[in-house]
Amino acid sequence: MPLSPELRKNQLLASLPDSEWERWSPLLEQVDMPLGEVLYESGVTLNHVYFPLTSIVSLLYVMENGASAEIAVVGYEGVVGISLFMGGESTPSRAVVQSAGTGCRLPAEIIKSEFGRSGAVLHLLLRYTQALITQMAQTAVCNRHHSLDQQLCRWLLLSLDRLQGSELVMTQELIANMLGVRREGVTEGALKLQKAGLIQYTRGHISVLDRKGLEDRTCECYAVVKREYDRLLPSRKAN
Amino acid sequence: MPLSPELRKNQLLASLPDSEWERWSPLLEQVDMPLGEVLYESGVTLNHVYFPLTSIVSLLYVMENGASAEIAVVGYEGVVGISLFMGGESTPSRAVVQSAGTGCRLPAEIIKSEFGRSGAVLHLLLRYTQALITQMAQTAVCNRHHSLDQQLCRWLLLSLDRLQGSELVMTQELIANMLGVRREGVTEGALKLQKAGLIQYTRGHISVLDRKGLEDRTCECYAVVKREYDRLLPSRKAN
DNA sequence: TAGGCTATGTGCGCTACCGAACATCCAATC
DNA sequence: GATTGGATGTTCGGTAGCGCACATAGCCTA
Repeated sequence: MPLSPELRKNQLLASLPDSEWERWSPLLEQVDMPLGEVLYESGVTLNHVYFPLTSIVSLLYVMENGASAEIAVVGYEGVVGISLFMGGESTPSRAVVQSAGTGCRLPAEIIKSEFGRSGAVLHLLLRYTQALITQMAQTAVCNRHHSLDQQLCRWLLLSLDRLQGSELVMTQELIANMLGVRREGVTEGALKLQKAGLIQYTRGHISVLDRKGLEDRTCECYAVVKREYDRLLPSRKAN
Repeated sequence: MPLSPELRKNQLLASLPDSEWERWSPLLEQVDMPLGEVLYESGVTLNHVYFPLTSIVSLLYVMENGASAEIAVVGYEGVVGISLFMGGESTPSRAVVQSAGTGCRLPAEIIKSEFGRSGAVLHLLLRYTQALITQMAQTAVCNRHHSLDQQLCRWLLLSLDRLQGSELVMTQELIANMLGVRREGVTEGALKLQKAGLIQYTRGHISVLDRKGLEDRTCECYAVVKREYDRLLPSRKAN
């Protein structure tokens, strides 16, 4: 089974006890996750949960007028589709691939039965869910109080944490959609960061040159979320 | 046991299977919840979960500079302290009584053991948690896109749904703290609503005269959250 | 190598909200 | 019934972000 080590790049999968892993691994299907793919749509019952490996997924809400706002972001540390094990089957939000890559998925019925079957799985998924809740809560706070510039830094850092390198493949237009702001606002923010030497970009590619600099410019929200993820999800738990 | 019928004003408690209810009821402690009481503080491990009966509790995040923003609101339909059964034991937010009243509470160890013991309890609490997640997500969206006036209407409606009558005991200053805006902004918004005949108020008391009118003025966020609560928490499930 | 499409840069007037300062006024207490 | 402290009303300049319009410029394709 050549897939296995690859799949365990996902931290939740990596934290599974061996017994669960052995049961799950033949059921996991590795999938490509191209930019823009919609994993689930508002109000629609999910067919799978997705464990990102190298991709990043945005959870966002699309308003009646078409405007949108990101609620949270999920990468290799997490799972997309919590409403399956939380019991609601669907949510009012949408999940879109924000950064292309790979992932793997498990059919809905499997995750639901596995969730109740093992205390370890249940606790792992619920602790992840609590971390996700913190991210959502902090997004609400940040949207209320912080400047676009600060939010842009936060967003770059959250994305960076979920990527291997320091380059994001991402247009400013897309970032604007995620943040729920104007594209021009992102352009201005990005220009400031580039002039300050923190990032460098060309059409659809952003390289982060000075991560520390971004951390200095962002608001406390980033650190709050990071700390909570670190606290709740000790990476690479004994397995 | 004279408490029992009273306590089941909380919808989660009301939805408990009889077997659980009989085990829980002697352990539930009815408590007064005065305005401003802090049920839990950021980062501190909780000792109890609280089931509001006639009170309303705000979950909010307080920033380093003292500014705050409400993340969600909990009334008789829910429970305060989800991090106990989610496994994190604490959260970065704070829970404050926003509208005085009564509630009852259960020690932390009890809820943790009960959570794993019965599938019914687990599913009930997790579905509630999913509804709460939707509320948080929509708060983030609303903070991003909607006007103070719309948010004020949403806030009044969310509070109204968790009260018996149509009068809120609440100063504009407090509302401003919850929404994370200036007090003056709330004053202006409230004035508009009063002039339109939708509400009427005096020093710390707000009467809602025209609920439908508020619904017409608010954004879609209120309805999204309401629909999701109705969907996930069929009130007074067979018990 | 010449288009043409898409991404980015820039300017403009506009509005909602902020921060601060201050006026008013109700209601509980003495 | 006078006092007073907290709640509400009002104004004003400042600013971040919006919507719109349009300019520039990099990359892909023909």
